[in-house]
Amino acid sequence: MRSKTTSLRDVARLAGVSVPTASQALNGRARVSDETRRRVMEAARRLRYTPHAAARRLILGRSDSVAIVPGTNMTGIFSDLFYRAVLTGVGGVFEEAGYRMLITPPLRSASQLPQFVEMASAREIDGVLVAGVVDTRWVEDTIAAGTPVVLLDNHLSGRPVPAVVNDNAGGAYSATRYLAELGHTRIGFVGAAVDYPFGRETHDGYRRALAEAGLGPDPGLERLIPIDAERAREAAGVLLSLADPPTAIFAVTDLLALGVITAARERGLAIPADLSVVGMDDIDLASVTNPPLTTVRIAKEEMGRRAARMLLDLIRGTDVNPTIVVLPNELVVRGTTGGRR
Amino acid sequence: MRSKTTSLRDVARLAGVSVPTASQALNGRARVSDETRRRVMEAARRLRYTPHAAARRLILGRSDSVAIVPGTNMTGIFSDLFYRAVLTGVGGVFEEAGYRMLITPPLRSASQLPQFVEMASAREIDGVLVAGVVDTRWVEDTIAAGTPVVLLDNHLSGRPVPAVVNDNAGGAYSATRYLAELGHTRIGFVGAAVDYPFGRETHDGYRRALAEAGLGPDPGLERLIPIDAERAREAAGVLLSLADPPTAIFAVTDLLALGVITAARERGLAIPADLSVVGMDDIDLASVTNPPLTTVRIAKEEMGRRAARMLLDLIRGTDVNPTIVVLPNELVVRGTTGGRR
DNA sequence: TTGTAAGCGTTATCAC
DNA sequence: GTGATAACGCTTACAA
Repeated sequence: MRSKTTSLRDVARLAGVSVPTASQALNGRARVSDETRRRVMEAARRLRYTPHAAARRLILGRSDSVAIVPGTNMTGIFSDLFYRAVLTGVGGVFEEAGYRMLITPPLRSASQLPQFVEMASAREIDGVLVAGVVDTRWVEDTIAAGTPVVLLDNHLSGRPVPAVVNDNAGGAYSATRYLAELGHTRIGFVGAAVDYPFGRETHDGYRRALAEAGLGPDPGLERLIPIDAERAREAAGVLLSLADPPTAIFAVTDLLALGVITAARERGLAIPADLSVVGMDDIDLASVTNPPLTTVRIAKEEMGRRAARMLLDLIRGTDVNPTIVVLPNELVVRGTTGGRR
Repeated sequence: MRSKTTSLRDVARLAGVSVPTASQALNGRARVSDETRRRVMEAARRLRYTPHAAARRLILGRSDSVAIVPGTNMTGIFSDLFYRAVLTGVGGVFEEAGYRMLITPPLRSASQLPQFVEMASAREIDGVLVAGVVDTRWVEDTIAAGTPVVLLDNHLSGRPVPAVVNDNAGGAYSATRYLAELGHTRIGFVGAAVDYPFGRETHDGYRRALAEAGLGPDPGLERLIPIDAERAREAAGVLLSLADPPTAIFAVTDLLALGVITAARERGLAIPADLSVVGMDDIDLASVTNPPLTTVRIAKEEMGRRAARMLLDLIRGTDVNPTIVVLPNELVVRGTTGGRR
């Protein structure tokens, strides 16, 4: 039982003017008399008039909304500890700019045409912000359709698609280097598959720090797994069961670090006395754990803000040359790291 | 440089038919010949035609999208461990039904007119799903505008607005009762402000279990705080510093329980030997903590699914009498609880 | 079976 | 300053 909509026509009639005049009056153009504007405004208020969004879009050619797309590396945009912080930053910027965010369902298989491509060509959105891993083809399709795209926490090797990323290699480097400086010589690595940029970059950073510290890489100390605390627990279990186990482990994610700590505890190891652990991300819970987690703090909200602003610039045509912004991060030393026994 | 949109007109021209015929052909009505339909489909495919969403909405009168509104009790819909799971359920249902979800910015002050009310009267959305605390007035405004609303994890006392809620009282009851059965007589309570349904209900459940166990309520053992791990740490600190401290604590949220555990550890207390702790929610991390957390598992995804389906029914006019669904929960005994020393 | 006409609610253009 | 008139892209009603 939907009540009948009140349209601009009703407002115009009540105010005793024509429809176009009412439109002008409400949109603040200068070409109507103060008296008329007053009457129209009053009528609109009385009728609780709200312009029909679809009608405006149809004629204005823009939607004032953007799509936020969760990449293939997450099950849901709500179920990811990392992206929730990133999106807080994103949300702030778009909200302030008067843009609406449409969250699409997470991308699944690479074969299925994602909703955002459709939305782009249906002119439902003015821009797309992709958080995480995405198929190159989709991005190109969308750009070809005339809709600007900004990548978040991901970047494409081929085309110069604007992107904002964390300095993953740098973060992994400083974490590993810090462990080496503490005197550790057997430093384990719990990372992600190297066929994604994140996995590759963190692995690179880890190896580089090792090399600089004069420690040769030992593939036996490296475990590449999906980003999942449980899998990290298993992986750390393997490392700690080695004949000559590591005395320190760098996990590329706080969640993974938590899994590592669990595995250590299960074996009766004290942290950091028997094992030092460093994560990366700095999730909210990192400071509440026991002991609080030493980690590489990623500027998540800033990442989101930067990406959102880039997209806004692209939509408005302010900025035209795409750039990839690499955000620095910071090692936060807390309680899970200590000198080698 | 937005490339020119390809409209139905282009498709019709290429197929050599009129625009309405093309429309009919694409929408699968029976009134066009197979041959014509084939030609139109082919033309649409070749031109990569997508109907203009705003135009369809304008004439069809529906948007096939719903608004998801984060209530005033959260800072962001992405920054809440609980709602992310709920929304996973919500998302699944709407995705399958072909509906789009618009996530509005979180509600702030009660004075500001929220975006979803505006969207509802702008006919941008077919329904609203509010997750958490919301001002009664807004809900009534929206319903009055003809847009159905379903409440999630909240319900309004006055009007019969359809809602899906967890059995908060029941959960608090079984948690507390379990602790009493373990032999604890001094059971602390770390809860939320009682002026919200959640706070009130959990408090009620706690007190009821206490009463049934023959334990008088002791206001000195109850701390009412905002849902925040840090505040829970402080609150637990106070409880544990009592002359006669509790030997068990029920925290209304897993996050709070984590804070309680931290406070206990800071005082050198072993868990569960010196202090038993029960949370509520069963966040993903609950099974990874040290020791794994005993908690009341809330059927979060199911909550989301039920609420989404209710809204869908309301939108389609299938269901007309609003109901409040109370979902049962389940005590999951893990490692943070033990018999009284 | 198909084409013509009309209209959804809004804004832009251009006379008056 | 204001009001016709046209247009945005699409769909339904009706006539051919």
